[in-house]
Amino acid sequence: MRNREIAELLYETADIMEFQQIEWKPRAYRRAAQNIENFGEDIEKVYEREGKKGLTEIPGVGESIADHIAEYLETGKVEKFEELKGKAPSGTTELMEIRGLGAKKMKKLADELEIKTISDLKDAVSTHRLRRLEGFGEKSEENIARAIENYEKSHSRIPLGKALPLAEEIISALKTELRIRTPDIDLSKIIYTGSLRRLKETIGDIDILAEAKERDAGGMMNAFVSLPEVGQVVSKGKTRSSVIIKEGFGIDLRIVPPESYGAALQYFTGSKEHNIELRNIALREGYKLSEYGLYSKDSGQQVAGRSEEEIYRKLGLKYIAPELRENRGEIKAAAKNALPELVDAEDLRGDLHMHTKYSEGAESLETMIKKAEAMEYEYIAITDHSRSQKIANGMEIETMKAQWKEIEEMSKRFRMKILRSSEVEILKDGSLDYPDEILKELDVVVGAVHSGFAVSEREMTGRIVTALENRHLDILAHPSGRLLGKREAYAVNFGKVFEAAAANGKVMEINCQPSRLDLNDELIFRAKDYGLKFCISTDSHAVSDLTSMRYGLGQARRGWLEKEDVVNTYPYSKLKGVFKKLRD
DNA sequence: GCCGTTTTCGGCCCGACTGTTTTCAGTCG
Repeated sequence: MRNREIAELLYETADIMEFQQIEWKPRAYRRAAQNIENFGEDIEKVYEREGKKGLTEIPGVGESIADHIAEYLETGKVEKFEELKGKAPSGTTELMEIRGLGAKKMKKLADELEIKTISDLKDAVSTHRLRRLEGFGEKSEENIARAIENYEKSHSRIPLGKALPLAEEIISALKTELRIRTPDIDLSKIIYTGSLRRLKETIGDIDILAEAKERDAGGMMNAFVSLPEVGQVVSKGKTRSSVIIKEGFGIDLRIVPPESYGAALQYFTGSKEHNIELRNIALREGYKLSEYGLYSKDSGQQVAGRSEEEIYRKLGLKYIAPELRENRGEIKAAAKNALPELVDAEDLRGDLHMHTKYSEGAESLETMIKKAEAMEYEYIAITDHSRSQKIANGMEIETMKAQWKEIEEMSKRFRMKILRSSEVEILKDGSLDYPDEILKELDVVVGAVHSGFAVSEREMTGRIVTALENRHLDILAHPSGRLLGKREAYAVNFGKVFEAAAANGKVMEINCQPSRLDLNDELIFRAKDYGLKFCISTDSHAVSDLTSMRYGLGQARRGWLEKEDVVNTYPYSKLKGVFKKLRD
């Protein structure tokens, strides 16, 4: 999949155009880049199949950008972009990442101080050359110095698994502080928004929204910026403040009055693309939509704003869950009352992937069972690693048999159904890591690839398809093998994998580990089209991991999954119908 | 450069905050 790579190229080009004060084109390029990034299919494949015509079908991609993409795919570069790059300082795109530096200021820095890279900029700051420049001052120089520091510390995105608990922590700390300072104000409407509320796999900044009457807003802001977690206050106003917490992440707080709370929640939740589309609908219907509310164009009167529900309703749309707001067709579906009824946390009845001390888990079988039972699960599968996974203390057959015995004993003591299982290595040739007579004794077989990633797409596809054709395999674990921020998915033809899985009635895992989230939202969306079923599994290595269910659930919802699509929402009596060995 | 129930040209989201300047430009989301 080269979509991200091509999107990057377009973003970079947009930055350079911006620097050269070219109007509107940067916006067009960024829009195209964003759509390519979110495009479900590999656009290289689209180009191979349908040529340039296929590329222009992508929203935001017209004749010209399609030409550039084609050139890039054919030759590995774009002549025009190279030319453009040659005219801009070498570090332009990097410098544009410095908070507070936009195209105009950068141009000035390049023209008057010959600043071309971040290290040039650092130099200019330390020798105080910046503050003497017209339009700059002492304050800007200090801010830029700090911005460079922040850029160097962490300019990468925060994984959902880190951002979500962090946001909850900050909100809870803020509430505690406010209860002490101003005990009589309503604290029920403080919520995280942005890509975090949409449960995207990684988050840039954490955005928090709070409702408060005007007279209470100041006090709330003061409480926020003086939280002990705050490392640096970037800006502070009556309605918006921006801080960087000690861990290095940016957090924004916005405060709005009650009559605008719903509109602000809608607006700040995004996505940007979803909102632009929504605004267009508002305009067509004779309204104007902003973060303050929905207003009648003629009278200027507010017609909605207290709640999101009210806004969607007035626009003739069903309420759209945050996870769907990516402008991937949800608005059209909402207009036709054809939105999916998304799978919910309460629907989940079990967890089909977890480890114990038998392989690389940290806890005993009993500890895992106790915790799962406390979570009111109806069933779990114990999936310790198979024998060839030496590094993860994979189980020899004898060890596994001992585990079966313990499972049997536990089954007498606990109400919950405990399934015999294993995360079985899919070997290089696509065969499974235990002989058939062992596999058939397992209730569920979870197959996974853990090694030998660096093979051709054909080879990896063949390996996985062979495994999917094995009658003993039930679930394909973390199907893409990616590790967020560390390792790309291995080269594999997902079309063929999904086809084989569908033909053989196999279940696709949505792995909840924050570093995996695999399948991701786009692949889930694609896989659903093949009629596949999924399981949302934590791949727990300790009891604390059992709660990471919500991260995978978020991806499932982002992939438009309904309860029926997810087999671990089924009661055990129905689950038995899904897996062959349980059925027989 | 893209796009179209305001359609093949002329728009393209828009409001808050900061710093520098003294009424506003630049940046951000």
